[in-house]
Amino acid sequence: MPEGHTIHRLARTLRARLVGQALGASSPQGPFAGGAVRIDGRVLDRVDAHGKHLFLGFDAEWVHIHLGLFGRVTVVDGPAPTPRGAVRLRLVGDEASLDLRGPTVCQLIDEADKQALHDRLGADPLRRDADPDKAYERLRRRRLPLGAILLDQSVVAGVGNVYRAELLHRAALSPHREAQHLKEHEWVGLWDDTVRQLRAGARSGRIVTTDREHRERPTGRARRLDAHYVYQRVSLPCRRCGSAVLSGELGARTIFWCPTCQGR
DNA sequence: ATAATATGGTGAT
DNA sequence: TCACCCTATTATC
Repeated sequence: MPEGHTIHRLARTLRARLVGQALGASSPQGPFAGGAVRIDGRVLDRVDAHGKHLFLGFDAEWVHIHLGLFGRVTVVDGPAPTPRGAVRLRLVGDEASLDLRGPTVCQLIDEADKQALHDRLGADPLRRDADPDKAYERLRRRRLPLGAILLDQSVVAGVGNVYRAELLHRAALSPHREAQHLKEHEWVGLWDDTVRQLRAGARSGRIVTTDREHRERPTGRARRLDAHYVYQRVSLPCRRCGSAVLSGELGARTIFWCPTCQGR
């Protein structure tokens, strides 16, 4: 379930549990973890994250991980459990271990490779070095709908399909709006909210974008939280105004929006 | 048992 | 624009 918040949350967990330790590396359901098992026995120095990319530093080398759509990382305290499912990379520390399943990318890279990735990636709302002005410049140069631009990792790094739909709804912006027509104050508002939302997601580990007053109080056994205004709610009522939510294709993914709150 | 689905991205056409 | 890669879970027969 990886958008940028997941990766940054994971980075924090790893800094707390595994950094500074010599790790045992293996690939139980191998055969390959992109050469990452070669760091077996080495000390994990530091962990970095940019958008949906995770970097595990071992001296001058990095294990570069991208979870893609299906990838998952689990970190458990105590002895490493019997491997379940297709574990591509297992890292075992003193008191915790990590299992990686289904990644799109897991490879050993050097500093230059890593730098090339940073250069290719846009402003990450969860990084201190994020440059929203630069993101705005890039965004305005493109002749694409705002909804498509938000998924472009070279503009904003870390926003995925859930946050895209929810952030545009929160900003009352139509996903079909031409990005080049976006006013500066509109961008600033959108960016600031993106930072807030991803931070909350990284803290909680869940994507909950609805404001408190829009969440139904969970009652009885079925404690389903009303976490989204429009995402995955085709034909269901928008949680702000009640209009039927629409969906369509945008940027090769399904976009959800409210025709009343977001125009068109 | 089999299919459909999912918070992603790449490379070929 | 399409095919394709990766995995686990849920829905459908």
